[in-house]
Amino acid sequence: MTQSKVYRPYFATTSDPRVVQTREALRESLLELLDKKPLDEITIREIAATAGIGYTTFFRHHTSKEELLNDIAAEEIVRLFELILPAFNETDTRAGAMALGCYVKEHRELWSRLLTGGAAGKLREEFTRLTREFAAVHGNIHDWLPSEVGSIFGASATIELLTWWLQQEDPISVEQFATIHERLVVRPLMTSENNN
Amino acid sequence: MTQSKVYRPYFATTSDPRVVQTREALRESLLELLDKKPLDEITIREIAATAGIGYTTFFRHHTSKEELLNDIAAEEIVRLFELILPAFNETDTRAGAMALGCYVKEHRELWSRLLTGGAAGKLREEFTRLTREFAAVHGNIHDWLPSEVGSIFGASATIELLTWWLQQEDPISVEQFATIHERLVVRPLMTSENNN
DNA sequence: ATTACCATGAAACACAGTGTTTCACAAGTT
DNA sequence: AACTTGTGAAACACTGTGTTTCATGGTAAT
Repeated sequence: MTQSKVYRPYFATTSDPRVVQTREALRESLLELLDKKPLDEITIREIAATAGIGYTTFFRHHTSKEELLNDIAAEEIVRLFELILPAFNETDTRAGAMALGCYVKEHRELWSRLLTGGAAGKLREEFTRLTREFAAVHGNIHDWLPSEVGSIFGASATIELLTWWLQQEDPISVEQFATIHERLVVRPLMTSENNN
Repeated sequence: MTQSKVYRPYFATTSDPRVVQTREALRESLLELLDKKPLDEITIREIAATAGIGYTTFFRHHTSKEELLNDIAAEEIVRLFELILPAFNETDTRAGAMALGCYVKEHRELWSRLLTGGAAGKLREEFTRLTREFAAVHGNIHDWLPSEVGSIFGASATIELLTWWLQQEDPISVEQFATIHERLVVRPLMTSENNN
């Protein structure tokens, strides 16, 4: 028998202009709304209306607004890591902190919305995952620190520092942020000057 | 005129045995349910039913399940701080970390449910608030670190380390936890060996 | 250009969870 | 005993989610 029309089809044909346009409209709509209020005060009907697409169409692409936001967050974290990861090394701990600060400052609006809008949890999760991969390549630096804990600590502390930074009305400079991040996160994790 | 019966009365008479029994039942009911599933999968009807009280009665005491959980979390944080704060000082950075580890280990069940059940946000918030008060008493230690950031970092990193610790099947010892917490959180914040 | 395909929009619906009103009753207070 | 007040239950309105069905119009291939 022919498969009956399913409610939520799988879009193998992502090349269809209608699909890409719908998906793009939904993403931008959500980010626009996140500028005004947190995720749990935003309804799917609202996202769809702002995007100019039908309510039911939303579910043809995403199962929930959380999933949509998480997708955006996960992609953005990957983009961040691709750019800044090479800057992290044991000898120059400041380089990594500066690379991070510069990237986030350049994408300030997006990151503000993600961090304060409800995606902080997903950002932390994905950040931890990628940090874990990074840690797996490098050797374990401290014998007193399970590498899993190091990843969680590094990711969480970084996300938290970024959240604070982006929420400031009159934020400190990238250099000052890098100093804080380097001394509180990078250096304790990546150097062995802490082994007594 | 006599004030008409309001829907959600203010219980000035907290001494009424019925009130204290209801409130206590609701708290224990929520904590019991948190052992099985996260907060957002728990309904108010479920909390009330488990507590053995009527659904509408819930709203006479709390506006939402989040508020109920936050109340529990806030009180527990205050209790924690009263006990461990005296142990924190610049000369013996390990003492504070040990006091924290011991307290949480003793209250392991409660803290597991709070941290993984959905109160982590409120715990972080209250932890930050009390850390800020603590930091206000002590002078600012690092000139490169705004004390507000120090509070946020200390609170978040601590909550995150505790969450990891309590989730382990075969957790590390209190001593090992204290070592990690001391070197990643307490020492960077409270000693000035980091000023180059 | 005709055809087959398929994403979309709209209407109608089922459903769960929240929050409120009202009232009878029972437990607590004086 | 009389008064006060917290509780339980029923009935309800409301919001947001998720689904089904069908007509329409854009898309792609021969």
